[in-house]
Amino acid sequence: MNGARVGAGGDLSRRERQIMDVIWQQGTATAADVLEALPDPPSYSAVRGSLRVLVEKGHVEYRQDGPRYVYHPTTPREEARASALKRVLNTFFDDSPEKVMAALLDLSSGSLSDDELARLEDRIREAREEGR
Amino acid sequence: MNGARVGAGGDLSRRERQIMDVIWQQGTATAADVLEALPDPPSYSAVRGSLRVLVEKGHVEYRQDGPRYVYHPTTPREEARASALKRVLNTFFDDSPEKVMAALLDLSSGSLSDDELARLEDRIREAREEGR
DNA sequence: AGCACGATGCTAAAAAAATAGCACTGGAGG
DNA sequence: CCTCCAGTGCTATTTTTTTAGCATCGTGCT
Repeated sequence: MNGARVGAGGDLSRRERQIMDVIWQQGTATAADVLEALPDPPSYSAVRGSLRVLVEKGHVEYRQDGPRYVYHPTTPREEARASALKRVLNTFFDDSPEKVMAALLDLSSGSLSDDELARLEDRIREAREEGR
Repeated sequence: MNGARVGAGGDLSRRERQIMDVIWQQGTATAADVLEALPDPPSYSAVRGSLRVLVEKGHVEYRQDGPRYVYHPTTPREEARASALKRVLNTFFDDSPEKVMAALLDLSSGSLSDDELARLEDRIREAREEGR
């Protein structure tokens, strides 16, 4: 079977997690990219070390682009998203999607355009109708 | 000053984070509780060790309840929620609340009652009106 | 009062993670 | 063709985490 069986970072060390975050955020990244994006940058070598471990653990892969490696996650974005969301949902929001929504609206009050809000309303209406 | 300066678990080791998750989820927990809830249970002592570190780092405090310590997070729930959410938002959803909502609805399609959906719609309507 | 039990404090050892350094490789430029 | 540069592979070392064990302490019970 596969050695990597995790949705969120259940078996990641601190650095590894930090690095995964960068890669998830950017979608794709070279060692240099990661280094630059790290909050608490160690040496280039150190980054590559962790990167190597991540490959071993099966969390990322790389394609060779010219002389350098471009890393990308092995699990599809959708899946990772769902997993991350579930985790937050469960850990911080009592598994209540409603509470998440509330926090979300609160969090970004003002930063959401009328348009976006309208779309959200639509989505919910759809969900209602589907479930009917 | 204070050695603990973090909103989400930016400086937590793997175990520490696991433990924090348990505490966040339960709101409050004794060493035994944590041990029981851990996915990959080490010894009781080990748990207490990490717990002690977490106290040192300022992430949790405890109250004495009879003979035992009951641990609880130092940062308020709201704050932690917001922080965790922001992080997911930024890392996995391109800072797009809408995408989160979509994933959320998708994730829990069927598990949301009509009632809940209705409440969500209300919330959004409110948000729209406020922003107007 | 004396004892057993459930907890904690602390220290030291084992294991895992993070980091640095150096050797090697392939391609670009002169 | 030779040299330089940017990047990688790998190993050894240092630092952090994780874990266990033992000494203690307070509480409740007999």
